[in-house]
Amino acid sequence: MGRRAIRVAAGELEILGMLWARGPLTIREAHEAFGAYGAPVSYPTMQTRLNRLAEKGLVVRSADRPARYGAAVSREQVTIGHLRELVAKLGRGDVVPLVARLLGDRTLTEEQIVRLRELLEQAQQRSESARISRRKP
Amino acid sequence: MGRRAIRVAAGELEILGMLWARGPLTIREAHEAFGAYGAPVSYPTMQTRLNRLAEKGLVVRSADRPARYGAAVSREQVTIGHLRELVAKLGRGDVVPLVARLLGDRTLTEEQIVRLRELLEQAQQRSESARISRRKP
DNA sequence: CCACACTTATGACACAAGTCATGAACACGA
DNA sequence: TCGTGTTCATGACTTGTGTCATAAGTGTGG
Repeated sequence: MGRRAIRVAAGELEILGMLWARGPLTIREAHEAFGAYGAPVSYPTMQTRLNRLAEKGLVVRSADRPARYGAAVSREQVTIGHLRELVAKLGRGDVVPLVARLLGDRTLTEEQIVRLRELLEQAQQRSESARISRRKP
Repeated sequence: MGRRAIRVAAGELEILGMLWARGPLTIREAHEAFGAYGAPVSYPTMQTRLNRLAEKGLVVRSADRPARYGAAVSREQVTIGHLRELVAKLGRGDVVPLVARLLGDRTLTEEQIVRLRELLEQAQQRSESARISRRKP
């Protein structure tokens, strides 16, 4: 998997968020739909923002006319990129402080608790396998 | 607790990270210590970066000479500020996807697993209290 | 075929953040 | 007091991102 971690500016993230949610859009469609993802901007501004993202390879622009712009990076890549930065700079390399703030800053539903328990279970599995295989390499 | 959520640029976070770790520093001390927190910069650059942060109120500058610059916001405030943005823009409002990437991107130690289990336990407590008090208000 | 509406390109400005050279201000020992 | 080393201020330039007006291109219905 050639998924490198990626970081983008806050405004760029708004655009990507829209493209992940709605799939490839023309400039016009993006311009009209953007209200749900960030502060509305003029049509040429949306054009520029999409084109700048395309220059960087973060979105792809189709050849047909009107061109459609679609996300070229996955939500996962970008999520990992940002989280690594936060773990390093705000958690001093440790995930625990981050998870503490993540859980402590809001009230969770039962559903979320169940999911989180599963995630922790899986992480423990992997952690144990890693320790075993390290013991007898 | 008047702790508002705060977001800062990546480079500003490097400075704050140093000040959180070492406490208030003079420009010279900051300049010399910075190698451990970001790419080394010239003395005047460090001066400008600290002063810009001070203008924004993110660090405080002492009156004595040589002046000491100390963080004026807590690591927690900034952590929460950044995490809220990620939850909204990358987790679609849900913490679970973020925690999934956080745990899935690395191998955890036993110690970390224990801590995380405690955090989840606490979160569950709060979640249950919230539901009970909502049932009979 | 051509005018109009839609699409795309160009170019310009703004602002935040980073970078640093250089000169002014200061403070202390000789 | 004076000079020298430290500290601080000033001002200039760069880059990335955001913002948009307006010009150029394109395709279609009349």
